[in-house]
Amino acid sequence: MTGARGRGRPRLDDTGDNKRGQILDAAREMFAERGFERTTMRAIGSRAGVDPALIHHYFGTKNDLLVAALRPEIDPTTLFAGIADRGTGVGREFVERAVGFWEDNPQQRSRAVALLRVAVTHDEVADRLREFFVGVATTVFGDVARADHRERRIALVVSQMFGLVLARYVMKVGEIETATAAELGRSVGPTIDNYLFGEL
Amino acid sequence: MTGARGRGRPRLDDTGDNKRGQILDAAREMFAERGFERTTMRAIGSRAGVDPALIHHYFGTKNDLLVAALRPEIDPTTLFAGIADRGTGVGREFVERAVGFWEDNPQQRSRAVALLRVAVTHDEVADRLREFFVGVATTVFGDVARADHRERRIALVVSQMFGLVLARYVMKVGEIETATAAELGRSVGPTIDNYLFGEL
DNA sequence: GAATTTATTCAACAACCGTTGACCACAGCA
DNA sequence: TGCTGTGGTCAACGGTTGTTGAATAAATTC
Repeated sequence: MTGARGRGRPRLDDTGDNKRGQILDAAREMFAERGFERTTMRAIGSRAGVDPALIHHYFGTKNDLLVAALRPEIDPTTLFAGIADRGTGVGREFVERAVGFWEDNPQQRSRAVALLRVAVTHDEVADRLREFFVGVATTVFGDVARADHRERRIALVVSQMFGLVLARYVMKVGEIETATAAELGRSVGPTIDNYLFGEL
Repeated sequence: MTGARGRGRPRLDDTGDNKRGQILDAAREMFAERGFERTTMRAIGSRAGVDPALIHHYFGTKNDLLVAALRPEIDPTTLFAGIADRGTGVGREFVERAVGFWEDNPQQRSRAVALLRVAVTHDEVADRLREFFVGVATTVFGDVARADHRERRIALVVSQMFGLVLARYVMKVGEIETATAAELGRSVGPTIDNYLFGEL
């Protein structure tokens, strides 16, 4: 299944530390740091130690590079597996796992922050990010949440999670930025629970 | 106090529908719609029916125009006056007044959304916006909030408000976007109350 | 070895951007 | 009427950007 089928020089794969992967890493980092427009192809190439033309050779246009660099890699379902069993306290566990995951995986955090930073000026990315958040929240909480106004409950959860990411990684609100995953779970968890089970 | 003191033609004031005001309106709108980098001086001039050079004549550099267009106009203290008397239920009133204010004042909403959209890629603006939100929350809730971890409580309130604005006006999460100010006050208010008075 | 396909670089183009300076029109004051 | 300061436009400059095409080097199959 993995045999080289071409006749000439074999293509590089995305993983590993070949120049192709370095371009993706550099792009992801810079999109996360400065957003889309302020990130230039030349700057990405410079950070990756590569001529800007090579980026084109691999990924095409700058927009194509964006979607390639921001393509999700892991399935969030596994991250929140078995979380529904907890009944109340599900919010706390949810927030703690999410924040903890981003804390332990800088690359995934870069991806998420880049997605948010870019989404604010790119409607297309905004749609993708919104659907992703709503989708995750729905698969995780869809069955546990109270039956009435289920969509609105999900939306409220998403709004608080958006605010958490924005405050912690973009706006850098001190007390949110320095808090640990456990602390945020303890503080914000009840909000999630209330949106899922409380009165609206 | 308002006498024309110069000898030549008197300067235009910012208000009113002279070209100076139209430039400010156009800039505010476009910054709110597309963010800073994707908004060109030429586009602003075009929307305002004005040559781009005139923008320079009035406001200097593009950055100067930004701070001029995003300068706050009204004092948020008056908007939330007498809100602390309510004891519990203060969160509901707070959210409802804030959302309602943006709903009734498109110009102020443009200002706020522009501030958020620009802040995401401009550290300087991000600092200003964060301090503004934290400042407002502090003056409104500083005296009523529980004494322990007061700063963290304020930060949590700010995070939920950030999420609300982001979800409603930028990411356009359906159920948040279509909800009325009263509905949002009823749903999100208890979260604010909990952050202010509840256990962390 | 030849043939072929990919990796990688270099130099350059065309478009666009923010900004500038020259230039004229107009309104108020002496 | 002249003087002065502002309103407003025009054309252009210098820089940056995304993108391209040609050209060379390396790796693989026959």
